[in-house]
Amino acid sequence: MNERTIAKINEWDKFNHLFKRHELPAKTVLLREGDISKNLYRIEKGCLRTWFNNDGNDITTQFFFEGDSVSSLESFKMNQPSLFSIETIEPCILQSISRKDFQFVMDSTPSIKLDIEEHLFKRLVYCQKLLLSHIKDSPQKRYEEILNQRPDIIMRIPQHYIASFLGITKVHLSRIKSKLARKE
Amino acid sequence: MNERTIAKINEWDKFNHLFKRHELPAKTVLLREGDISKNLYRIEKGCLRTWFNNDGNDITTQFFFEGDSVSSLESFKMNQPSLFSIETIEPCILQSISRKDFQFVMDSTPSIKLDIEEHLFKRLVYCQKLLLSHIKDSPQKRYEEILNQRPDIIMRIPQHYIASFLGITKVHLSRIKSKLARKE
DNA sequence: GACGTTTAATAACAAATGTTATCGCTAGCC
DNA sequence: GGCTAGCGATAACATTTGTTATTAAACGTC
Repeated sequence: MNERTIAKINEWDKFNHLFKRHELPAKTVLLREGDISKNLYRIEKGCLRTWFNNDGNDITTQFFFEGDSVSSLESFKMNQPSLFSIETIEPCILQSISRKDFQFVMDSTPSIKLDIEEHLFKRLVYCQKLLLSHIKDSPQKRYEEILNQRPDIIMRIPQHYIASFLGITKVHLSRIKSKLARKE
Repeated sequence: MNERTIAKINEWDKFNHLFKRHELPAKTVLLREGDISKNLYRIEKGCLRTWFNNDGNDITTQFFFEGDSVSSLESFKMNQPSLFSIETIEPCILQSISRKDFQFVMDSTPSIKLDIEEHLFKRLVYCQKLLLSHIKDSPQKRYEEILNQRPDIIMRIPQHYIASFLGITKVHLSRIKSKLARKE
């Protein structure tokens, strides 16, 4: 799991010079599973996913859009090999900041450090909720949840990525969709 | 999800007077789903579980043993209704500290505050791993994982609690066990 | 416009998991 | 000793989900 909307933009404005701009085509890999994360990315335009290899077929764990930040936080923070890859889905415009510069920003701006901590805590709560929904809800219910909460994901992301994110096969997701369509 | 082993004991020694000792019978509820958490508990003896109500049947989300700490962190920290209940499984001896005193300890001892932050981060990583195992692994594999990593849980906790923790029915868990037994 | 690639829908069948019911064992209690 | 409640195993059947294969639509590229 990764980064979303890491802090209010305005506080970051004075550090804009620390970011580097990138224009990347679709399916570009920013970080490969097993490598150590050197950068954190802000998304100006486009969308990305994180995924890992599971016996040959990849499993998507999260999606990211304009305004989000993305990195392998565990790898970035602990200087350890990342458990997943980061890859663009659409052509993207990104801004990257290095681990070192990021540390500098954190150390020099307490309010940002606080934001990051709060952000981490929220991610923990979010992750717990996701886990609970996997324990108690059917895949169909989880799909409907996304459909309600984040229709943008459904509209924009290829279906087989969504299926693996839900923890089911693309065939089954297709069945769920047609079942829901018939109900109306 | 909750608290485990919140910090090295020795650093806490000078705050022992802030803790209150409790002896409780099995099946005692410490915090009821929907209430706001006022205390954090250290476990001296016994084991507990956290669970929430899902259409009448309860779902167990975590287990806690000697040396662990337990609370509804979200509720404790944010002063919001807890999403789950905390309940003893065996007769227990616990030590409780109030929200206010806990805050005092955090504020007066930076090393403890750092520990807590690191602890939170580890919980996030743990929660992510659990979530991934729910997406990619079969219930049987998750059961074998516990059997290897935490045999104490299997030995000590009633099976139907473990089943709901794994996200399956107790019937299915029984099947998995007999299948594994036949393999040997 | 022809071609390959990606994406999605569907069918037929296999495997995994849930539901309900029954039985036996054990521990605590009278 | 007998009773009851809780726990666990098992069977029979229903439902959900995965697997594999086929087809077709959409899209980009040349």
